[in-house]
Amino acid sequence: MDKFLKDLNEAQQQAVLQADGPMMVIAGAGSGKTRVLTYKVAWLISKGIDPFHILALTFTNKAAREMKERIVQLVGADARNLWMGTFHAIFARILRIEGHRIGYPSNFTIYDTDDSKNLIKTIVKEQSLDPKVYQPNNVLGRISACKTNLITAQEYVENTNLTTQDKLAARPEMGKLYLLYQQRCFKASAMDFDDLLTNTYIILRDFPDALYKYQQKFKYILVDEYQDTNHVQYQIIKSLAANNENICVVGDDAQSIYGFRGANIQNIFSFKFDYPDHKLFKLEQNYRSTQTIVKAANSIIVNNKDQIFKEIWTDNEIGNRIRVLRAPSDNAEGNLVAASIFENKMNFQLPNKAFTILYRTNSQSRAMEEALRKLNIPYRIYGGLSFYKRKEIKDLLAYFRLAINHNDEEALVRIINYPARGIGKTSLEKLTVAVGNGGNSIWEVINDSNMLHGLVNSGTMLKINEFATMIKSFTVMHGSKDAYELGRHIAVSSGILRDLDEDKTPEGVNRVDNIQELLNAMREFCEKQPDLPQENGNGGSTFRTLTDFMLEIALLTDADTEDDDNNKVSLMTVHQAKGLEFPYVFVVGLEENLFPSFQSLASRADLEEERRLFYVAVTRAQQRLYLSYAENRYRWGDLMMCEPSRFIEEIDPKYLEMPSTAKFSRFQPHSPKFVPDDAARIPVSLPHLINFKPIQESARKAVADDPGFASQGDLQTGMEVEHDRFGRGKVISLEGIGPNCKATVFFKSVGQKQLLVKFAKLKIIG
DNA sequence: GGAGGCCTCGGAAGG
DNA sequence: CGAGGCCTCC
Repeated sequence: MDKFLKDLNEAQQQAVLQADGPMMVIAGAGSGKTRVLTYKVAWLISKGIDPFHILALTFTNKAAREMKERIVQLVGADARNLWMGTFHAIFARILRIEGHRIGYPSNFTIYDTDDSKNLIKTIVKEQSLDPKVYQPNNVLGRISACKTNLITAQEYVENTNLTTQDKLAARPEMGKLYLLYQQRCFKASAMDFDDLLTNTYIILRDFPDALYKYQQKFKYILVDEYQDTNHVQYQIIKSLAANNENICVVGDDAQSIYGFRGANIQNIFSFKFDYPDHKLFKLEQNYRSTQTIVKAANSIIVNNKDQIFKEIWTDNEIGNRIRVLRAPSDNAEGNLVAASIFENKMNFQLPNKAFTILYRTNSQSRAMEEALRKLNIPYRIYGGLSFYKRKEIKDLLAYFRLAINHNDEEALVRIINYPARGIGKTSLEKLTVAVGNGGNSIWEVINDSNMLHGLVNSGTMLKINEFATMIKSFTVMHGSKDAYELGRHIAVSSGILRDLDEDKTPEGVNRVDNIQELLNAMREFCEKQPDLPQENGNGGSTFRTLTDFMLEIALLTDADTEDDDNNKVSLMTVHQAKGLEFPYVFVVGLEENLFPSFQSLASRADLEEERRLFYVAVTRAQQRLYLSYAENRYRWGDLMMCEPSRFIEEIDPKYLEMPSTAKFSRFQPHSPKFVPDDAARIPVSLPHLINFKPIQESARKAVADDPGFASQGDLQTGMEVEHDRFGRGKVISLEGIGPNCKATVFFKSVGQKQLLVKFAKLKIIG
């Protein structure tokens, strides 16, 4: 093992060799944080610590998988017994074993965010509340914030502070919704993502024998991306580590970018307070980037008030200046970036995968995609609609879920009438009402012929019985078929495959392919060795069951799927780029109100998080960094004038190479900047908002990509026009002004139509 | 019960 | 502009 230590610098070695006691590693961007973590675990194992006694918590599945592989390479296959995974995956595993203590069966379902939102929507409807006031996203956000801060539903409704807040916000029923949501999840034997954390915390808090058991088990605890942990996560770690205090947390306050989701940077200070004799290590040498990039990044982050002092430096070459690109429009920005990638590829014979394009919002990818396609540059977009979020996949998975857990209400509601089997909305409503009137769950109602009898007619009853019988037959087969066999059986006998097969459109064919892909994945899964019986919680089956499969995928995301051909330009949000590095990085859309985002401008804390996000973007680059912005950009269908981001200005200009032609009013020293301060928070009428408005119609025409279409000002009654789909027609009347202008047009082909002028793309012929 | 028109609204995203 | 929800019409 000692031979590995030569791979580490002095500071890294110290951090690795400090085996016992509490310690914190503050690791700058590109300073070898992952390396320290993997070597530290490898070191512990090689010193004779049983991998079963090591718990390593990461932020993503991918990080866990990669680190585990690396550790196995270093110290051998034994390391596979290590408990390394995300907080959610590890605690879900514990809850399968310990959940019974708080009334959960081991086959509980994990609700994803869609399930949670659907449930909230249902409850809001049942309570006859206004869905516009109680938007699922909002309500779930509030519930989630409570859970991560360990406020239970009961505590919520009893807390006058919170309830007063809600009343002032005209959402007085928030606490009730929280309460009902929790009850419904519990009745469905379901936990949402936050429950995986809070329930673990509750069990460790309320059952000393459980706490003792896991304290004995996890003699060494390591936490990655510590700056992104939230309160409940910290409390769990703290209680698990309370006995041995062998706890090592690794993070970088400068890269904390998930505050909006409850990540609590205070955890860094709590750690120092809770473990006064902790050892602190700082990794300050950057191995990733050129001097120019490192120094530029430093010049950005000093603008933040909240930070732990460190000085990131590098021995690497000085490198090129950071190039700033200016484009007249968002599409032109795409062309500029694509052309630059093309040029660098050709000049330096670089592979596509050397390049990445990073943006603030997903919608910015479109202009980039189009430009790359024009130049035949292969690319891959990360994010977007994940495989497991597709309708057909969710439908089939709902069958799986219901077969495993009959109380899973979200799954049941999803499929009771898909494919259509004559149990419509009305019947489902009757069932739900019956549950409300003292029933336990929809499943119980549909299996209680007495209850059913008074509820629906005999035809519907028959159909409901058939459905229940089918689901039960799937459950029975669970004991004799492996995941793949049962999965295929369900896909066929549920009727899903037949239903999808009827649709011969390309999208329909694609959906069938997706089902096939899921089944292929299940087959692959079954061909792997079953886990050790005592670990897999399936009662010791010698084959891998559907339950095993669902456990494996419940916490997977799209980020976990790999592309076969990986020589492509990567497109992703800055958030997704965390932890990654690329030789050439293009950060695009550097405009006020976009990056920094419009919503972040009201408070210093938010703006600082935005700046850390920019810092993350910049520090992804190894060799060359490009920053680009557009002077005009379509946002929500309207063309907006933009000004360059303040973040460009914050970089010490000696590291920058500006666009050749001047015309940079923003870069004049007198340009006043609004610096928000939480103490004097002014939520409305920020100076920057003034610049964020649709530009004049004349200017719009000058920069629009396709200026051939009529706008409101050009159209007059009686004109001959041409429409994409309807062909030629005559304008009969016009009403409304600006973006709301409607034209009534008589088309030869389809007769009279009302059209919104701004969307209709009418060409004036005469 | 499903298709199509109309209206609304829009952040970033791990598990 | 585009996705998703809702309503209407068959």
